Amino acid sequence: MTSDEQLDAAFSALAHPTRRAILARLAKGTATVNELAEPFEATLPAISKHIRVLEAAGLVSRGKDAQFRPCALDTRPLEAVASWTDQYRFIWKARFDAMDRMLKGMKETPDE
Amino acid sequence: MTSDEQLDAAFSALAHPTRRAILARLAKGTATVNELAEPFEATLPAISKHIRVLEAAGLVSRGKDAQFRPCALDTRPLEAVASWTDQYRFIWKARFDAMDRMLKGMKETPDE
DNA sequence: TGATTAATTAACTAAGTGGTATAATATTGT
DNA sequence: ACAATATTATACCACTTAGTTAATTAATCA
Repeated sequence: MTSDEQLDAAFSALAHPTRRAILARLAKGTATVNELAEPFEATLPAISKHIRVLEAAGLVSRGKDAQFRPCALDTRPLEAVASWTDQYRFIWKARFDAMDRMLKGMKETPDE
Repeated sequence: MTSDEQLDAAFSALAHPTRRAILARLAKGTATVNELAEPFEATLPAISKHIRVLEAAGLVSRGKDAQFRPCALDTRPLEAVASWTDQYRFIWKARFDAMDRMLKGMKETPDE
């Protein structure tokens, strides 16, 4: 899978609130499919599909414990997302700095 | 639009390589639709649709200059994405630190 | 006015997504 | 072996997405 495809998969996996909520839950520790499904109204197969999407994006890894398939968070795709967005940080930082200078300038030379 | 919906829109807009490439181009300055379309094989209407998706996610703002609709990058949704991923930074940082300690430990007490 | 350029709209297609209900699989416990 | 639990697979549906070609709108230029 190319790095572009990894980002495609990560971004589109993250584009659903249920999936982001699942990741938030997994940030506190591993959980089974049933545990992950519990807070949601959706049916179990629906949650199972969401987990599969997260797994395909590499955001979730799974184990095997009797009839349970415990899920764990894997943050590596999130690191990839973070470093992708970092490319643009200098732009919004520049904009912030300009705003900052403007506000300070207004303090130093108020219109009077 | 809730903050969840903003993230939905941003993440799914970013989940397409053509759209990410358009943003990369806009990071260097504003451009018209034709200029944005030029590097791609896709037809103009296809690019026009991509731009509309980016605009709906707030990633692109547009002006009007004669028959041109110049596009500009708006980084605010990227900041939202960055701060969302930041929630998880402590996790991958912890993992990195553990790995780091392990490597240093191996240096200090090599099996001999 | 008429031709040209920039961009969008319309209409359509193929494929993907998110959801359901139901059935199947696998493992444990009695 | 049998019942119960955890999870996935199948089959289906409504909706969205990404793309196309052809037509349309809007503005400039000759």
